[in-house]
Amino acid sequence: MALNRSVPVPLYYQLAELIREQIAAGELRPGDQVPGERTLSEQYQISRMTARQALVYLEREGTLVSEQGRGTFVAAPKLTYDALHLLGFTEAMLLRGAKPRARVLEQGVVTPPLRVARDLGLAGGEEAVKIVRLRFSDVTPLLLETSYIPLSRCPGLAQDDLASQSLYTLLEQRYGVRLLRATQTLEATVANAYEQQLFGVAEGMPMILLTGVTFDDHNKPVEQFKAIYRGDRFKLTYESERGAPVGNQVPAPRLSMVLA
Amino acid sequence: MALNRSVPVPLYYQLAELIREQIAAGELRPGDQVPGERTLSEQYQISRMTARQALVYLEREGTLVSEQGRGTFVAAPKLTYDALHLLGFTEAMLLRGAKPRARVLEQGVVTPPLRVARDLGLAGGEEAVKIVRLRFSDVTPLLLETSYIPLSRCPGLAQDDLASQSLYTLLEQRYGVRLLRATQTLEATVANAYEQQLFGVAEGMPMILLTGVTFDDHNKPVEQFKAIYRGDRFKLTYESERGAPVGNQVPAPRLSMVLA
DNA sequence: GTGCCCTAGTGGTATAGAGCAATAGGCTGT
DNA sequence: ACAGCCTATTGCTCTATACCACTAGGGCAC
Repeated sequence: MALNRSVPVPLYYQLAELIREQIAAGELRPGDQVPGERTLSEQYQISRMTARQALVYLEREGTLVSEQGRGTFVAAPKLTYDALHLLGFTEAMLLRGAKPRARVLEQGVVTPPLRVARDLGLAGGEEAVKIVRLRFSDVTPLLLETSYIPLSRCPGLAQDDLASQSLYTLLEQRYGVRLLRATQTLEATVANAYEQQLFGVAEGMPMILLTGVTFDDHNKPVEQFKAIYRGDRFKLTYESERGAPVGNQVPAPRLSMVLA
Repeated sequence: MALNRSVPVPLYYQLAELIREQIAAGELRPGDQVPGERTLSEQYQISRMTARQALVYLEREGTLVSEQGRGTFVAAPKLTYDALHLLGFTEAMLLRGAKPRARVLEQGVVTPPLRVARDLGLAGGEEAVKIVRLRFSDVTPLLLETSYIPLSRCPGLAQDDLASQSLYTLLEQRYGVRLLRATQTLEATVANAYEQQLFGVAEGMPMILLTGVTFDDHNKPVEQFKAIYRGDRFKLTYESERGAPVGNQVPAPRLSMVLA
């Protein structure tokens, strides 16, 4: 609970770590106000500038946001869909005022294919929950999504209701999985016969294929996924900027999936 | 040349701007050492911490890199292809050990289509240089690229040699255009008859269509482009991470085009 | 009530000064 | 010649202090 001055780790960094841990432990929740610069400096017996350095550091990495005259607050995670999954299907839907719906086509425990098992780091024969969902905007099917999650991570997932709630919320809230990182690959393809029928599109319809793996805070793979989007309805926009930082935040390239 | 204390602009920010301008003007070139904290504080009559704040600020945004015991230096631009254009065609080629080649299919002054003129902010009838290039890895055509650049920006471009040199290098070095920002959109499509013949692929081949606009340091549009990639050879990978900053740099999501 | 001002608390900027850690290059002893 | 030390220079951390800008809320005047 105190800082250690006899170790070659900067005080501001120790304090930043400490605050990060408090957030990770749930002692500080998104939206909560963190102690101010003056309070921290007194509490940990450091100068205000040093306390400030820790806060600025955390603000820069996106963990905190501060507002002059009000205080400093724990930032919303804004990762689950946004940066992490890139797709933002639900967001894109809500933005357009359409109602996101899902039909569960498959949900159960299986022995995953070799390629999937490898992505998930599973030993031979280890089981996983397979989930296949078709997602709609109102009545139009837009996206077919297949996910595999190791059974050991989510014992009851095969029985949970997935039609009405997000898989990511479920994983985080019910199974305590903290998703932090994702690798994904996007490519162009055309609809196969099954997909043609499912989406009700013509032969040769261009589609976007998104595959990838999400990882938790221990860098262990959590989910292997594959999603097929209707190519005529989705675009991907990418904005890169080498601009001046706004406040303390350095602008990162923005990438988002938009519905045409 | 001096800082102004009677305006509500922070000193550290004024100094940062000043250094940025010196880099933009070519007085400081990539790799050059910038004056140290102590020198700057004396030179501009500000405290050392304030000078330092300016340097840290510029380091964070990637303009400078500093090394303890050595000094602070102007960073390499590393933008032209990397973050800016996303595609990194030449890089992907060189990485695989293949030789990037280009055949110029069209190069001349035209009155651009309405939609392009709008993107470039051109008045009706204003002319632009149109460039169409087919780009190869060795002998395989992989990418068809069409660019429009306002004629006023690059008077001689219609005559320049584009087969052997990069359009971006040419714009920067010969016409003094500083490309800083890009918006682009990626979508899936299928090859049309002309593209089928050009690439020598079958009907219905999935393709990636990348369109966008690049902007200069005054936020004026410089180029409108459209690129068609062979879908069976290109993938897009995206890696998002919410990690700890390394040094002063916050990791941004990495997006790159890879050749399958 | 309504509008205004004042004030306490917050983050943001700036100062001056101290010591630490890493680097590069010259110097010195062998 | 060479290895090792020494020192100047650089960036990095930290302290203590001051004042400014902005916000929210209480209380006062109307």
